[in-house]
Amino acid sequence: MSKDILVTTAWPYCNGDLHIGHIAGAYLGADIFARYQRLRGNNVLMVSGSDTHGTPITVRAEEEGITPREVVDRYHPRFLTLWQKLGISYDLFTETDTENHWQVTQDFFLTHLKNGYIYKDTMKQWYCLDDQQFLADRYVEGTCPYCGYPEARGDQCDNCGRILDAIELINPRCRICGGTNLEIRETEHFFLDLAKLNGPLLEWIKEDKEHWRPKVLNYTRAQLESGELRGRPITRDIEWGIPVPVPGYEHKRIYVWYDAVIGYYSATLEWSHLTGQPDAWRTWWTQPEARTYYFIGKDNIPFHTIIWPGMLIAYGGLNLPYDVPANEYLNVEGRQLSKSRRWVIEVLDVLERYDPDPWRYTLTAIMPETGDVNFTWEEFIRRNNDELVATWGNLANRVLSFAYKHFDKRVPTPGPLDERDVELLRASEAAFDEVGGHIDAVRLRAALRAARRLAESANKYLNEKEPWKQIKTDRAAAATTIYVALQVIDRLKVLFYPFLPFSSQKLHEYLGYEGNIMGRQWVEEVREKERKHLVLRYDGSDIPIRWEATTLQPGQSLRKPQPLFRKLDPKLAEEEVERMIRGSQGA
RNA sequence: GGCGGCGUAGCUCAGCGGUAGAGCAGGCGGCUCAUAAUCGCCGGGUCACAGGUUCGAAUCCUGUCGCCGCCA
Repeated sequence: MSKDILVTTAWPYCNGDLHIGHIAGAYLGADIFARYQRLRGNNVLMVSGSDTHGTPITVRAEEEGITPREVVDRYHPRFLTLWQKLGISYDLFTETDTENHWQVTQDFFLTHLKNGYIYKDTMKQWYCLDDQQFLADRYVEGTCPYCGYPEARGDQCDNCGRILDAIELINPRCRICGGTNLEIRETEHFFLDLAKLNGPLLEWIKEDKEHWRPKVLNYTRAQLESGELRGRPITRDIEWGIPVPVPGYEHKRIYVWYDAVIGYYSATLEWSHLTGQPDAWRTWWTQPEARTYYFIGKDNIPFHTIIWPGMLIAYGGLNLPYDVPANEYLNVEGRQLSKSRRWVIEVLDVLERYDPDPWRYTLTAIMPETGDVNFTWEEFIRRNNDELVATWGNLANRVLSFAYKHFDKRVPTPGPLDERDVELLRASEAAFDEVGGHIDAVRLRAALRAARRLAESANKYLNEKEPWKQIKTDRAAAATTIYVALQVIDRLKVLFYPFLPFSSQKLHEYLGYEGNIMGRQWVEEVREKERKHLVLRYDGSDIPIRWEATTLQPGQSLRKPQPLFRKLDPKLAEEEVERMIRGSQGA
């Protein structure tokens, strides 16, 4: 029976390029999950988009003397390129600065207001007398009240790392004009009444959460049970963002955290319109059996297990998250990734020098599912050479080459199977349940390990059967062995497909099949009434494989095989580390 | 200060109540179809430390030490 599954990922801030920590934290896992579920025949929709609002964007814009929209126009297309190069198969990757998203967000706001979940209150904020405006946290700098660092930002001190309330700053300065002519004034804002949602959220968290990761569940439960939730401001005194749809508040904007999570829903609506099925979104949002998965990093847990579910309850009628498989952090060479300290491995950059599948492989093998992990270049090279190339790529290559050379470039016809043949074939059938079960439970490291074990079994099988000896004495026996081995690598092609779609596509072709198993990705321009924006779309409806043991036809013509993966020179590890150290100096 | 996590073979980690595991590194051997790839064997650990629960604990509980996050 086909299930309806909505797969979403965190919405990346559109103010810079993504690094491998982002990929390992959220985006890659979501793609593996989505590709697998599609092969299972489930009704999958995977959506996300660029987060275009908030001070990270405006700060970036000011640093470069351009508009926020120009920042978005630079980085959003780069995200679209990255998804295509890495094979992240969003059915729709859009952005938040669209008429659709604005309208849906304003609808949420007004519905929350009508339902009594939004209230007005005043808060204290710095006001710049020279600029005659309120200053959002990121627009005030001053001395940190805790460590005395003179360059602390209003939201956080970069020196001691503390989260600050801007009004605590000593000797505050305006970041817009540089002046110190500031005073604290009261400003009126709208607040989401999370206290009112505490009870309903507690009820929700108690039922059917056994599949949640312990860390996510414990954290959420602790917050809901002990920490009394407090109202959270939804609006800010800035100019970039979605206007507040209430007369008299035209100069305020909706706070980015509120509109960004609504993107999960608005993107589904946009997809429905683009595909000409205006009601299709209901499949995932209103049918109780539908499941929604949110792939995010651990810093985002409360937004997805408390705030967004609360917003959905307050809105009414929409499905709450089924699972929030949050990942932890990926460090590199023992140091935390940091854009400001220039300690990053940017994905678009490394994809200039390396193929996508080795990254997908390594980042899955060390995916931070239960704790922080450490990526090293040395391990990347080792996993590529010892696991991808030696175990899997070489298995495919040795079998294909043998068949191509000795059996007239065709799949040989097998004779009677012996126990050993049957044993391996059975293991390859069982692997679909084993690997699939792990992916269903979002245990992707375990899933990849299980697939690799089958490849190891196939290598053992060949060494025991020794078809290179059989071919000299008993051609029929060699034919059976090679048929069995081809059958198994054809199945491994499917088993590895969610993780390594690019190389599975190649193998699919070497085995003599036709057709595209990766699906098709394309960028298109969406025109609304007054604005237009770029989106990435995906069509996997023609994919000719399913999540089940394949049966290879004897006599099928093979194509000339090529190695699936390249070996990497171990010296590269040192070079890459040096490149990073050089890049970080002067930061 | 509060909350949480981690501490298992030289290295990276899995196991989370029933006689210590994998990969890599090291040593030896088999094979030669394959990207000198593969396959087999060997050495190597008082599972941080101290108590407790249990017929039985790396696995549960308490405390100590050492790292690391998040929040105050």
